[in-house]
Amino acid sequence: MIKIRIDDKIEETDKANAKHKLIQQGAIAIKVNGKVIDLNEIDSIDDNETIEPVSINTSEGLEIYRHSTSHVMAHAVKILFPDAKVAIGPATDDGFYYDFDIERAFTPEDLEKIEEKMREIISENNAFVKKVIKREDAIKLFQQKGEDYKVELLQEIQDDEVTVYEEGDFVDLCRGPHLPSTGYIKAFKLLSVAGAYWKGDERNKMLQRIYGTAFGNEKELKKYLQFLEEVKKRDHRRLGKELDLYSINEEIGPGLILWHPNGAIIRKCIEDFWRDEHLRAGYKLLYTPHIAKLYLWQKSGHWDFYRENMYSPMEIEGISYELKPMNCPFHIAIYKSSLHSYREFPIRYAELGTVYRYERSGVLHGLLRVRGFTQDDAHIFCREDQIEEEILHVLDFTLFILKTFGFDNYEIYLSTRPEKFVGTEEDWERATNALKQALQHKGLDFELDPGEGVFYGPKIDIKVKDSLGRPWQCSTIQVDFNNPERFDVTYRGQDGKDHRPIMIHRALMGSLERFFGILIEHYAGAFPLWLSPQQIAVITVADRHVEYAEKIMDTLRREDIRVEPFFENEKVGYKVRQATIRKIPYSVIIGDKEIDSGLLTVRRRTGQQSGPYRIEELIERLKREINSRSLELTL
RNA sequence: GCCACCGUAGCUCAGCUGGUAGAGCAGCUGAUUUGUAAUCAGCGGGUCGGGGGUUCGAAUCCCUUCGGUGGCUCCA
Repeated sequence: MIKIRIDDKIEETDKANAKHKLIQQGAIAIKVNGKVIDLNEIDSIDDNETIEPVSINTSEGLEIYRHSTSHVMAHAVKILFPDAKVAIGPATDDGFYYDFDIERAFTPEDLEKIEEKMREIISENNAFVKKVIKREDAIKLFQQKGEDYKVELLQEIQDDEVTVYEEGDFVDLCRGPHLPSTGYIKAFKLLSVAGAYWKGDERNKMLQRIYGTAFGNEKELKKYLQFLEEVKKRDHRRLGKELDLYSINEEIGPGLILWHPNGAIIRKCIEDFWRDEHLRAGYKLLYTPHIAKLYLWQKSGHWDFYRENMYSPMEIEGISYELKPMNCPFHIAIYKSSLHSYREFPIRYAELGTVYRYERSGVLHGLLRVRGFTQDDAHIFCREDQIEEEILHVLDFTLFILKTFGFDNYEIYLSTRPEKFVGTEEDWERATNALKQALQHKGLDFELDPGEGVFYGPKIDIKVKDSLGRPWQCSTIQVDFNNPERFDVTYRGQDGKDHRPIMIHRALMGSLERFFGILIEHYAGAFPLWLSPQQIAVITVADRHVEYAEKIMDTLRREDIRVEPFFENEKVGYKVRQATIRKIPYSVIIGDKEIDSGLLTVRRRTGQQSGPYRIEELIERLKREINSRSLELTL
C-alpha cells in the first residue's frame, strides 16, 4: 500500500489503483519527497511513501510536457534528416527548443514536415522508457549512433550510471522526467529556426536551433499564438513607422535614432516632466559634453574594463579624445570644481546625458538596443551612513516616475558582490545591507542576484511589467566605491578633515530611446493625452466651416493644446478614420450644428462620444486631463 | 561578431523555373462640399540596397559589400 495526496487529502491504496487515480487527476508525472519523477516509476516506489500528482497546470508539469515534446521533435528530425546530430533540447519559459548539427539549413517548409512527422509519432503513442545504464555503455551506444555531442556530454558527466530515454526507436541521453507516452502531447507548434553556439560558447560550432511551444490543449496554444500576434502588432518598430515617431537611416548609421516631430514632442513631454520632478526632488540639473580626453576614461577604469564597448579615440591637436560611454566622470568633475562640506549632502546631480556605446551589429534592435542614447542619469554624493535613507528616497522617486507612465508592476533584483570587485568586503557588506534594508523598509519584494553586482558596487535593478505582462529592465540604482577613490573625491567632514563620499549612480527610465520603445509597445501606440503628439483633431464637414474651425484651433492652441487640422476636401468619415488611425485621442467635428450652437461634441479614438461642451469647458477638461497626466481618456 | 532568412515606388507587398517591372495605400490634379473608421476619375513616381560576375539577355543565378529580421554571444 502507498499513500497518495490529492488536494491535500491523503489516501492509502495499492499501486495499480494509485496510478489510475493519479491519472484521473491529470497527472503526467509524480512527486515523491519533493522530487519529480516519471509516472511509470510508481512501481519502484517504497511503500509508506506519499505520492502527489504533477499535472500540466503546474510549472513543473508544463516543463516536463514541453521537454517531452522537444524529444518528439528530435525524433522527427532524425527520421527526416538522418544526418542530423542532436545536441540539447530543454524546455524554456514559453516553449522548448532542440539544437541540431546538420549541413543543410532548415526551411519553414522543413518545419511543417517535422510537425507532420511529430504528429505521427504522437499518434503512435510510444511510451517514454527510462533506462539506467553504465556511462561507458552509454558512450558506446551514442558513439555507434554517431551522436558526437551526446558523447561529449557523457564524457563530462561524473556519475557511473546515466539515464537514457527511449521513445519508439529514438534514444536520447536525458535526465528526465518525461511524459508516460507521446500520446499525451495534445497541442504544439514549431515557431522558428535560429543559430545557436554549441554550449553557448561563440568559439564553438554554430548549430541550428528549432524553437517550438506546446500547451495542454489547442485552446491554450491558440491563446499563446494570439499573444504573439498581439506582440507583433505592438512592435515599436512597426508603430514607430506607422505613427511617424522615429526612424533609423542606413546612411546615418545603425543604432542611431532620428526622432521625428511626433516622437520628439513625446520626448519633450517626458523630459519636461523628468526635469520638473527632479528639481522638485532636490536634484540639480547638469549639462556636459559628448566627448572628453581619453585620459579621463583611463582614470575612471572604463578604458580597462569596458574598452570593447567604447569607440576608437579621435585625435584633436595631438591628444586622444573619446566619445563618452558614461556621464559619471563629468559629474565628478563638476563636484570637484569646488570644495564640499558634509552639510551639503546629499548632493544630487542629474542629467539627460547622451552616451555612445559600441554594440555588436547583431544585437541592435529598434529603439531597445542602440549605439547612441540618452540616459536619465544622476549621481548622488553622500556619506556612507546616508546610503539607506538616500536609497529610500530614490526608490520612492523611481516608483513615482514609473507609475506615472502606468507601470505599477515590478520585478526587483538585488545584485551582490561579483568575483572581480573593488573596495573592501566590509564596504560591500554594509552597502548591500543598506540596499536590502531600504527595499524591506518599502515592503518591496525582491530577488537576490548573487554575484551579479557591478565591479564597483552592489545594485538594485527594477524591471517594469508592461500591459502584456512582459518584463523590461529600466531602472538601476548602483552604489559606487570605485570612482570616488579613482578621482580622489572628498568632502570636508564635521571633524575638519577630508573624507571619501559614496557615489550612487541611478537611472530611472534607463535610456530615453529604450523607454520610448517600451512605452510605444505598452500603450500599443495609443498614448495618453499628455504624451500624444496631437491631442485633438479638428475636422471640418465642408469648406464653409474652415474659418470657424480655424478659430477653434487657435483658441485651443493658445491654451497649449496640440491641435491637428483635418480640413481637406473629404467626407467626414474619411477624416475621422485618418484621425483614428493616427491614434489622436480626441476629435471634434465642425459643421453647421456646431457653428449655430457654439458647442462641440468630442469623439474618442475608440469611438465613444461625449458632450456637447462649450469651448471653455472643453479646454478646462482637456487641461485637467493633461495636467494630471491621466492614463485614461476622461472625455 | 556568428548562423539562417530577407532587402522591388514614401508605406505594405506581387513578380513561377532569367526575356529590360506591377497592385493597394500615400502623394499630386480635377470633380464632388460631404455629419463620426475609406467619394470618384486622372497623373506622377522605382538604374529592383550598392558593387562585381555568368549570360545574347539578370529584380530573378553566382560572388562580394551594406542594411534589416529571428536567435546565439554580449549588455557597465
